[in-house]
Amino acid sequence: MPPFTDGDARTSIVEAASAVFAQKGIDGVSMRHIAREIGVSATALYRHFDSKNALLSAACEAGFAEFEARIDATARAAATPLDALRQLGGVYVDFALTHPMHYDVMMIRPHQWALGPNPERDPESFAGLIAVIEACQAAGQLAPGDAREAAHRLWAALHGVASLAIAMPGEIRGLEPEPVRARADAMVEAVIATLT
Amino acid sequence: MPPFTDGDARTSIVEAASAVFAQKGIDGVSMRHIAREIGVSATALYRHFDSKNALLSAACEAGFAEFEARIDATARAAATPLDALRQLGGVYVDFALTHPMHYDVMMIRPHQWALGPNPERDPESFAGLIAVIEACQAAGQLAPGDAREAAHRLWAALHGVASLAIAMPGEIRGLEPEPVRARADAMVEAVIATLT
DNA sequence: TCACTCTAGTTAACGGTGTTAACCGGCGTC
DNA sequence: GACGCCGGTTAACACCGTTAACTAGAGTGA
Repeated sequence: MPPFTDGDARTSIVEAASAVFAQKGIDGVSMRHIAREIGVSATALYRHFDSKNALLSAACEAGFAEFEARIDATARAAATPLDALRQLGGVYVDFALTHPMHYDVMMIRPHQWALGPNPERDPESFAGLIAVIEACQAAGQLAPGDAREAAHRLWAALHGVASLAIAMPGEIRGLEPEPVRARADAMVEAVIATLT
Repeated sequence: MPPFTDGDARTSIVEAASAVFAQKGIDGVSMRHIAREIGVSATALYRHFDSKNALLSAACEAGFAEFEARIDATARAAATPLDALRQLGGVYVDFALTHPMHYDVMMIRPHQWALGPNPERDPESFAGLIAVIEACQAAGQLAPGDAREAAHRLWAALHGVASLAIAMPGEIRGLEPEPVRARADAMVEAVIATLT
């Protein structure tokens, strides 16, 4: 009798890993811990995943997909490309603040988990950002120019706002969620102002 | 015969720790490794430091001090407060890019090492940034307003630029040192533009 | 000079980590 | 019925931070 009743083993493991991951944080998750959670020996996990990184990668995949889906949906739903750009800031930091663990793994220290962007091609969300900016330029809502550089600036601004809030939670006055969201909007406006 | 010939034990340990730290990275440094480097048992280190965190903290102190000194010197040397503000961006990312390990420990994941800003008071460099902005306002070079929020925006902008470059070294086109420095200046200008 | 204390090191050990190797029971298939 | 694979098991390795108990040696006061 296998210890996994509902669904196959792989998804059960991923769910257990996600649970521990979300509860104990990225640094507090161990293979033995995950295994204990589902009543199995630690080495059993290696039947389904090559390494801890592979398991964590699978556990984070859903979060990554959700992030890109949100960005994508925002870009599609907006009336104009510039509207999309204005809304992206809020969506970005909102995801970061509500999924700090995922954001940490994705953006703050991707090298530690051998996850993160693929060097070969731009990450989808970044490529999407470039596309939105190019659409703004094509529509005459932004001055023509280096869309990639503009995307870098926007990304850096939002990443700075989000990652400071995550890295130093409550340690510095002004890093609580509300000012953070407003600040993200302000940063987007500031960057847009340099592109018009 | 003690194994430490030049200087006292404590500084020898800190130097060895700094060397391993700079070479192997923050994740690759262990007490046993540091101890082996100076020909001593790992537990000997605990005669001089309460914990690994305490040792790393001491090893990073010089870097932290240098960072604050650079920020301070820049602010003092500038002709006007606004000039200081304009130069701070370059100084900031320059330190981050040339001391990525220190920047990592200081700003990117301070919680992991129980280092980083003291919740009780603003870190000196941040307080200094606020002071510069207030000086700009007093001199009529920036419009009056919330200096703390302005400092947050500037900090976030620079942190975003610097930490992206460190977290994803060379993985995304546009994160090489040169565009990064130029981007930092551009971000400072963008934020300043919202404050005039 | 003897005895004491303090310093700065030692080894052994504990509980934890990721990971590998060897084994083993049950199941499906030729 | 033998074979092999699938999905578990236990034992083990090398490492981690840290603690406890011990010890060689220097310094000091009686």
